[in-house]
Amino acid sequence: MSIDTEDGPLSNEELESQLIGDESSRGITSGIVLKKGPWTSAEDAILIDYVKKHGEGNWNAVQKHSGLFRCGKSCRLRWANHLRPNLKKGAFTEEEERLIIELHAKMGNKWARMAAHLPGRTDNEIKNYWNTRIKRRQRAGLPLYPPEACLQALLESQSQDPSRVNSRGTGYNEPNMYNISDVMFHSMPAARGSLPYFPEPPGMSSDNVLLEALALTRRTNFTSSQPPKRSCGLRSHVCGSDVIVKKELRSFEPVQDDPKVNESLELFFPDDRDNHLSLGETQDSHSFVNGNFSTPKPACEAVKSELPSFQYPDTYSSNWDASYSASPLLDPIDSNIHGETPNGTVHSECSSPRNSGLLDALLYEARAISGVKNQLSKKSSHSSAVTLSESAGESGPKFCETEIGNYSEPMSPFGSTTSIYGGSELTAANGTLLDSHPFKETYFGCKLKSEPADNVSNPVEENSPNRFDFSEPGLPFYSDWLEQESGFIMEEASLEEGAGEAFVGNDSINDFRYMGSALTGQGWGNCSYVWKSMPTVRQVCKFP
DNA sequence: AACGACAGCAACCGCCGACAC
DNA sequence: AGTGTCGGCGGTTGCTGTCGT
Repeated sequence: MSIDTEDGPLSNEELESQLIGDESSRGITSGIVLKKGPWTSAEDAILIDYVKKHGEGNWNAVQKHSGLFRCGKSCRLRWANHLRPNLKKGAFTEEEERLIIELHAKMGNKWARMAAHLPGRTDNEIKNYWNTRIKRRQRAGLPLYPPEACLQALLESQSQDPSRVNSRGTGYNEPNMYNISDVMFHSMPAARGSLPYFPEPPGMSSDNVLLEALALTRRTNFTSSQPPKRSCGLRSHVCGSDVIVKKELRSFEPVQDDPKVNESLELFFPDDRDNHLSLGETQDSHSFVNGNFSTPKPACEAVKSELPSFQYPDTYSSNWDASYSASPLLDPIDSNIHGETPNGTVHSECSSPRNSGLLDALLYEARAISGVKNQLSKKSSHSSAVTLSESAGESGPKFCETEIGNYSEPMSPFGSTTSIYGGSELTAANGTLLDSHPFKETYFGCKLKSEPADNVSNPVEENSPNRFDFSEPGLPFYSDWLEQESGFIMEEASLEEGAGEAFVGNDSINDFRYMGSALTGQGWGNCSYVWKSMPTVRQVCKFP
């Protein structure tokens, strides 16, 4: 046998030595001595050659047929992480890092799923990166997630259909919403004196689920430090009124002694001003600083990269119990939300978010409120939204919900408030049409009407944030603007069959929003779609 | 130069689900 | 239905290089 390696051709002796290894690196399986430890270039060459000939899979056969003294698992790992083509080596780019953070905020430690969003990256790489990041940020006393990610996760949380039950029958499908607070609020001794980001109060309705959740906690203190620059329409339906959650996220500054604090808090809690505390007060045990949840007790032990939902050190339990009183209305939901782990062991320590960190509770409340309100009062739709789901039946897969944004703020990306009417209307699953135009595509009860491409009279400008780049077919479709403004991360999207046709998919959140440009009867216009409770992985929106 | 702390990375291990029998 | 095998995934460990003291 003669193998050419990166280091040149090997003699038989060298080859044998490289393949078998020394005694310390061998393991015995079924009488066969299997090598462990680092792979040599000779082994790599053999494995590459084998895969070229036989393809991937059937890894246990590699050892039998190739002469490699490695177990199948080892071969698979080596191939997947190092040898397969199109692997991207080197440091993560900023974009990749940002994506990882957001994906982790949404998915938790689902490295393989995250890797699917990062072409050329492996789950192992991402995992290593994340673990390193955890250590780094812990040491620096920084929250693991930037505020943006927290808010996004919260928004996704509040937009989920609470009636949907996951495969384990435990409630929400989203695997890891609550882990954000797991990592944010533990063991963060430093960085006091600044405040977590939060959307600006002005212009926000108290009906916002987020604020409701916050109001429920009543002990929380936060504000934002700057006036709003712009607002954009991520609209929340959960509470039945028109809510715009601003997504202009900025770093926050120390405002502990800021006289504006109380004013801001009043804006947050218009009906509850007697109950809020001023910043810096230490009544009760919690202060909310820089995204960290601190307690007067000693800092907790090191944070695991992903604590299962509601897994918290006992440190917090007494404090939380003492300061929190949950609405009885929410109790039935409670049992649904717990259940992240099949064996239930993680809940032994802390079985309720009431025992957890603050943001955890906020998310919990937000979701609970969202669920209750969605179920009880979905009828009160906000003024500018056309909610079609209501007319389409009560259960089962469905609905399209069309939002006609009223985005008139000067800084809005929807600055030109061209209506989407006439361009990309939707119909309900029951076939109710809004007009008589032919629909080009129908998927899952959603029908998107489109106009011939030559009707494009007002294409979105080249550098407009409303314009998506569809120029790289097959590559993950990801728009900074969309992500920032909608608060949702696309699970999967790619261009297929020509410009203007975007396949967008989502298998982990059941509320997908698209805001951007669509060809309308009057040309390109701005639009906002919301797909509610879509049970399938892939939805399609099609533009001419 | 020696040492320790740390980061980065590769690889292993155990568990679990899918599948075939 | 029960069992065994295989592949995938996530957690963990150990090695190596770098940097600061």
